[in-house]
Amino acid sequence: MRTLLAITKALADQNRIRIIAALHSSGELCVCQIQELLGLAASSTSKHLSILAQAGILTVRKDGRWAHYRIADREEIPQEAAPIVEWVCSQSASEKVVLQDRKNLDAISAISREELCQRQAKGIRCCSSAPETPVAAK
Amino acid sequence: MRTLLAITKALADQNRIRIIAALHSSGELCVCQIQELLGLAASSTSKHLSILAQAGILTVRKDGRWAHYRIADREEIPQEAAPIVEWVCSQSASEKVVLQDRKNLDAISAISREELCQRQAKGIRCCSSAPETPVAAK
DNA sequence: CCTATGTTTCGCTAATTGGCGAAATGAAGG
DNA sequence: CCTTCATTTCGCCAATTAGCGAAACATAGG
Repeated sequence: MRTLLAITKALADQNRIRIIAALHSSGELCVCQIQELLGLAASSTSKHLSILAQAGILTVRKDGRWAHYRIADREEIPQEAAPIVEWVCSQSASEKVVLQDRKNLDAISAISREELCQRQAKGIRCCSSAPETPVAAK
Repeated sequence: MRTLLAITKALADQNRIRIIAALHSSGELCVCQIQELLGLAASSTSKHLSILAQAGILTVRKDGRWAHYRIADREEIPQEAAPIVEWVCSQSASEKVVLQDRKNLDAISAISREELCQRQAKGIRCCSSAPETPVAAK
């Protein structure tokens, strides 16, 4: 019952549904991208992600300083939870917030993963959040 | 989003999952039977049932003083929630609490609906709860 | 009308949860 | 080592929620 409740509780929050919907359309996102999307503090974002991961709905791929989250593969998800996750994705797809999120994601993830790697190599910040100082201003 | 969240929040509670599982195997139960099953106060039981009904997962059939709850039919359930309800039923079916509940239900609903009507006609209490005084003791 | 009884609503309290900022952690890179 | 920065953990407060008993409602039957 613990596992089952962990799943249903994980889905009982608007921000966590937004996270799932975003990952469903984007495939993979790093914490700071999700943070920017939701407009929450880093700690709150991390908490939501850990609740979803704890429930087995998400998995992490750690890559240097970055943590990339994505929806877990069918086989990784416990207690045959895949159907419920897909259900949430399809039901949330038409929600106003989620549609707006998708637009915002286009801007947020305009910086592709490859570019991110280059920026990382150059020592530039991950997200456009944080200080408003672009490269030149340094 | 309000509807979607109402559904996921309704499912994010152990007692409400027990209610759904019980109704899934019994078909229909009155409030006091559910109250006896969960061991909660009448007011708490009623609250849980109203949360589930509000989310569109349950429907009520009022019959005299009694209120009989059951899982809503496919067409009545909003936002194509039927799959998620069935998922909860199948996932909870193997849970220890739910298995025990089913045994307890046998005892609780040993008094069949027909018998209940007769008892009602005779002015006997609905449930074995309340005063411990059987018919003869009156 | 009065009583009895099943259910619901209303306050209230305790527990849980979501949010934040500060501090801790971990990984690069000088 | 020391700094930087993405992430996580911790401690705290505010909002939500589950639980109860008391009171209110509703219905059936003297």
